Amino acid sequence: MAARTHPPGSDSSSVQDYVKTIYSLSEWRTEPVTSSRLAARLSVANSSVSEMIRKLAELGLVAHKPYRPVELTAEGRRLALAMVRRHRLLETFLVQDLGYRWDEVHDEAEVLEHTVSDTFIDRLDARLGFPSADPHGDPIPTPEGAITLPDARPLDSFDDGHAGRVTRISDEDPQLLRFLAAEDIGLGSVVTVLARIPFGGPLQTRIDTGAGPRDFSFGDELARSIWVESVGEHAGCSLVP
Amino acid sequence: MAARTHPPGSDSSSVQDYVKTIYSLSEWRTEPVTSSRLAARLSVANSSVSEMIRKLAELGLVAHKPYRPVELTAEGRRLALAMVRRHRLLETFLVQDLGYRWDEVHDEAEVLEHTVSDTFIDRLDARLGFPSADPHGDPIPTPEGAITLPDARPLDSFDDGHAGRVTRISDEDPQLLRFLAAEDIGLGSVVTVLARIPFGGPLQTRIDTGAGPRDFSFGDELARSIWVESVGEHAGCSLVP
DNA sequence: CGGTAAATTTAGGTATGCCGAAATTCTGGA
DNA sequence: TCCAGAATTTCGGCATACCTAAATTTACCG
Repeated sequence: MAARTHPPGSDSSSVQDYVKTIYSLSEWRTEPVTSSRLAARLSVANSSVSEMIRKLAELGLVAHKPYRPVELTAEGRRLALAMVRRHRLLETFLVQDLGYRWDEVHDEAEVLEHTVSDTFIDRLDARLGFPSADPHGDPIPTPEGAITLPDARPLDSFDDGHAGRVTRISDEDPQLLRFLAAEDIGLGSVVTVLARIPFGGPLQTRIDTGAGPRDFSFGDELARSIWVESVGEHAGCSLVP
Repeated sequence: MAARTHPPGSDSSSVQDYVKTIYSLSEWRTEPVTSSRLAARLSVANSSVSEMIRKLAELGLVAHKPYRPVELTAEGRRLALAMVRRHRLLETFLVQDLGYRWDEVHDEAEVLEHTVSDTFIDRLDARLGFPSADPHGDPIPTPEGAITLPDARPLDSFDDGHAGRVTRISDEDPQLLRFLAAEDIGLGSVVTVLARIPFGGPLQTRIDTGAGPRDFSFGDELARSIWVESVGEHAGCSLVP
């Protein structure tokens, strides 16, 4: 059987970063991936993104018509998932074996994912016991590039009264992760949406981390970063009729 | 106290590679480090080395007069030893924790040494129990850049009859490492130089790996790659009066 | 001491990936 | 329908690090 490899040119760090970022921007939400969203996420100029997209299209990693959003091809998706696998296995290793805190791992993994070998990743996977999710709850793709997203939604999408278990927290913002860790909020915490007061304002929630419930008020960014698996409706405090 | 950092510009992979290579070329032998030796070791053109040496001189990492060999400054030596420390700790980790064989680790470490953080290296060091040598017997510099070279000499420098314990094997040639591993020759093996027959020809040796002595005949490259700590003269088979 | 071969440096050019500024295309409201 | 503002692409440039080929310098030998 043929070894599963990636097309020539896809060994460039930049190519890998762009492809992985395109995937990441559409992993949890389905908004189209535009040049400017990519530029913002990668901290580069729009013109740099334009150039790179042309290159990615030539490599067969993305489909793109000028002035339109970009989409990964099957080939691009395979490469992206390979990078995501690397990133998440590395994060898991840093936490489990090297004692990193979960807010420290993102940047280190971001660099290492481009430089470790396939062998390294495979041995890491085995040593970690073939984990299915990283420390932030993000699922780890299989070596073949299969991934199953948990049935979770961001906290800000829940109506008043809904309750759920935290299954994922975005690893993008270390400060947010530090705050949550300090408050002992993590994967498995049970959160109930109390209300949004005033309408459109901060989200009032009650969170049980195992040591009794406490109340928190979350801004938009925070509420979008915490992903919750529904465990049913909590009666009695809905403000919506 | 001020954090020990390196000069601006020394975060380039290439700069790090050149500086580390200059150090390596003079770590065990004292021959001058010329452009062409550097070019050969780095697999780049002589002209590339010339350009980079000018840059290194500007950065204060090397002292250099045109058409003369190059030498590290104190600053350059500090950077080189930091890279050597990274390389050797990574090799030790790959063998001890990820089950790499000693002939597999060099290339992987070569890439990773440029991308892991200081934090990563410090935590690795602690996890490995602050090892003093890597799997090939190369000493690991301290975080402060101190290193003590063992009192060893390459096998090809011994006279007939000398005996010693193997304390270091160059990690540059994976093929050589595989051969030695297959023959069960490693650090700690006891080797006795029998003779050089014909004069200047292959080196005849007797090696005891613990399971009884066997005889081997080594070519020049091999004999230069195995480093031995003298344990006294073995009488009776010297061909030199 | 001169001349040549070897080592080294300089000169000119390539590829990647980034930038700001200018041109182009799209989009929504009047 | 038209047009202004936003988004995107194109254009000309910069930095790094590499190359080959052409100078230059060194070192050695007759």
